Amino acid sequence: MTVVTRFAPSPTGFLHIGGARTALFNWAFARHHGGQFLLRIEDTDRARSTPEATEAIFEGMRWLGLDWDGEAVSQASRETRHAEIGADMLANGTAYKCWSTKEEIDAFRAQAKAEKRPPLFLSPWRDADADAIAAQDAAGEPYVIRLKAPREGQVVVEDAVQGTVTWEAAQLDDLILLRSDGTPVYMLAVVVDDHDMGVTHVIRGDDHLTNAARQSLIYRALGWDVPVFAHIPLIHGPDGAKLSKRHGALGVDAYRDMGYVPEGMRNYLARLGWSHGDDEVFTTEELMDWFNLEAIGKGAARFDFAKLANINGHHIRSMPEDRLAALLFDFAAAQDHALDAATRDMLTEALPGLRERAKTLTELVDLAYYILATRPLEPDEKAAKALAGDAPKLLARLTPHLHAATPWKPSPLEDAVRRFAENEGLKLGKVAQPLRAALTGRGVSPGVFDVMVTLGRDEALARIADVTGG
RNA sequence: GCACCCUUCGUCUAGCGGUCUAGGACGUCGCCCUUUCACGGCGAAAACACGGGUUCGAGUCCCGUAGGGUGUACCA
Repeated sequence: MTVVTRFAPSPTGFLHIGGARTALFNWAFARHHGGQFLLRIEDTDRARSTPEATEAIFEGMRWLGLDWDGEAVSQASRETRHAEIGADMLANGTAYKCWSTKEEIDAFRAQAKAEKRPPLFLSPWRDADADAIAAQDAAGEPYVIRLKAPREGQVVVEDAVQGTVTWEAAQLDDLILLRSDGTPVYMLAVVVDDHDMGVTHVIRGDDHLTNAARQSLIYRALGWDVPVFAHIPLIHGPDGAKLSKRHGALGVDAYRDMGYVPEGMRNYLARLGWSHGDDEVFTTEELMDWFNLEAIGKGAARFDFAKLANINGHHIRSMPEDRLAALLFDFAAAQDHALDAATRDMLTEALPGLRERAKTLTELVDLAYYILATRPLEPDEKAAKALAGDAPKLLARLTPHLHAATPWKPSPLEDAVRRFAENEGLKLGKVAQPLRAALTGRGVSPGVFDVMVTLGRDEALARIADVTGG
């Protein structure tokens, strides 16, 4: 059997982090099995769905590298199919027309609640006699179509993550399938779409667990095979409460803007609720190789930026250099840093020293300040401190030795500076730190000798001259 | 209210009755490396929610309690 999974977000906002993880799990599972990963936009709620949100979801998925198979399906475009199925169910007796009005139902529920009874509405039309139904029909009153759910026995969902979950049938009401305007309700639409799209595994948030019971009833009424359900725990905020915008419930675009890289996000998101022994840092290939439903945990996980940053750092350090360079260029461009060819070359050359020190692209850009900034440099606090006092004079005395160093490579430069420090009776750090400050404007940077080479002889000497006033 | 789900270091987790004096990772704190920072190396503190069972033996199975989450729409 070919595995077919799907991700089915509703386009009412951006692709948030929980949705991204759900998509990732579906994607990884499908890829692991060499199956298909489909995308369906659940846009039946016309009022809240927007094309912009749909585009944002596409963009988020593309950025994360979650490629889906075929065209994304619009659920709204399938309304006639849903209505057909509703009519079929009406015809074969697994559904019925209900003329109870919204007001009546609301009133019933309010009263039930006040009397502390379960607010379970049971339509009087379920077992109404044929004459009454015919009369109502003739009158042309608007009606909804409800599922004729079993009132006895149990509803059992075999969930790949949650195990066997059981409900008493009596606790589930007759859910609406088709609204009074003839449009399908979510519950019907998912079942029909998943069936029609050949979905074999439904991996989604466990906020849908109860829905699975209702949906399995629809599958049963239709005589269709129920897919494998896997309800994964939700992601919580750092305080254990539901993830809100205050914590990490941002769109994936926000993470992109914070400087996280796709491979880092994939790795971190995969580890949120899923594990593979002691493995923490892994490639996307390994994820596809290892991913399974059995190792998904049952407890909700909290989002932790510190760990995300750490994992992101691992990937920044280990990804191919040209890929990192490309990501960095795009990122810098998005931040209004003009990158001409010369700057790109310098960045590329400095990358090995830079990447060791950064956990995010933001930090990388920050470290690359000495390359991206124009002269004269604006020193940060640490650099200003290093340049205070006699430091300029010290650098002035060092300058001739630098001029004499040939070739302009790390080791001759290091020799020159070391000899100079020795003659001055200073530890290397006492010379290197002011030098770094003059060259980079920062207290932290890659090795000063590498920096000098990256900048080139003329630029490096010019920056030192800026400080010494030479 | 009712239903369902969940509960191992601060956080993510390993653990599928004995190998657990509970392992790894992040974070924290030491030490080492080092021109700073970072990386890396070494080390430390840090957890089986609670109470009953079952069993020769329970983090692992069962039942309660507490806490948390989700659902309970003519939303998805």
